[in-house]
Amino acid sequence: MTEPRAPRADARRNRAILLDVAAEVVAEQGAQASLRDIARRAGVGMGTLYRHFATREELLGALLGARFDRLAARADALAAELPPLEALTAWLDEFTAGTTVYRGLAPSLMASADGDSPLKASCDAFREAGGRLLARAQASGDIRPDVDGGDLFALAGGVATVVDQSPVLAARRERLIELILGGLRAR
Amino acid sequence: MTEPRAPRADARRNRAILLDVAAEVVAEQGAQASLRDIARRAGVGMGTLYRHFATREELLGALLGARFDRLAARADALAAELPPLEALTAWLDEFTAGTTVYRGLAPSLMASADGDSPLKASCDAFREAGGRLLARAQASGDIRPDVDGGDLFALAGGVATVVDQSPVLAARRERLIELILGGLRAR
DNA sequence: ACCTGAACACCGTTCAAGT
DNA sequence: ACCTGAACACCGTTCAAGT
Repeated sequence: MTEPRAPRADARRNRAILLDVAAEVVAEQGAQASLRDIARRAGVGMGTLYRHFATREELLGALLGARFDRLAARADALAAELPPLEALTAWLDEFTAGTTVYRGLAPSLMASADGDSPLKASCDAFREAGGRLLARAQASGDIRPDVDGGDLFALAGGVATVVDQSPVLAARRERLIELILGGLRAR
Repeated sequence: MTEPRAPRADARRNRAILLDVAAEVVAEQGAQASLRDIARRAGVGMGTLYRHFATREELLGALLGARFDRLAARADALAAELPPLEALTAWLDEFTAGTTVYRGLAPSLMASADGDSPLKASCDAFREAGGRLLARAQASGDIRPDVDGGDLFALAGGVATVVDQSPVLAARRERLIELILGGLRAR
């Protein structure tokens, strides 16, 4: 029983470069970006891209995973700084605003909740962090006790996706969050 | 000054066939469906497809237009049958449920609100029909007076898009509509 | 006026050959 | 163990040639 070998240095480096370049290209061209173009700009052969990311889903997943992790961390930070309802509101704001950076990524973001991709771990952490924020706002009596993290995730994901579609809709972002929170608020 | 000639019979027929086949193929494969495949199954050359629909947007737009028109008509029918809030709820239900038929079409549906595509006429009719339903529910005191059709369109579009992403999310559809209406309801 | 289908440049995916 | 790059089948788009 030997330990699994650490990846070779060049492989590790190629993976990192691919991720950097992919983040750049996807930010430019959206989720439909050409994989060939990414490999080209990363200075590696197509086979190398495929070795590291067997499918487009996997590559986008790696990008999304980083985003999930960041947002999960932000949830905890906001909980430490702000009162319950304000923390929740601020987090929804950051969540829905940030998606636009990767145009067209919001849909796969939503879909990632189900399957058991490697993305699932990050996605779960993200959702649990949001759930904690929600639970806190329920304990304080701000939010109805009968809504769960899944409701929050779906509604916020809807706003994130919609504001991603056009500048006109993006301008409504904060208002849409308010309206959604209105539906979740205890009365 | 002569009248613009009516399109030739074969052209008219090809257009109709293309639309039928496109509806079928898009229902099967989603909005990313192969245009080549559509032309093939319609029994026409690629050039013919391009002559009738200069861009993929235009083809999808023609499909969406039909959907918009149907939903606009439904809004008026529901208004005649049901009390204000129930009519609005039923319409949102049909709207969010129907999108799944054309997987991946919801995003372009949302985006179509802005540009001045030929789609705009149908889209406007659709939004105005929804607006009338909304106004009625405001007149009866069920819905807050300060929300507008744009809010409704964005929130409902968000739900439609999200439930389109996975069966798990689709199962929450009716609940999400309830929550959204909760945010719009007068208190 | 309208249609066909071949031609072009591109893409995603695979895989033999290299180091 | 990992990488390269050519090969394959496909796609969207254009356009000369047909009727």
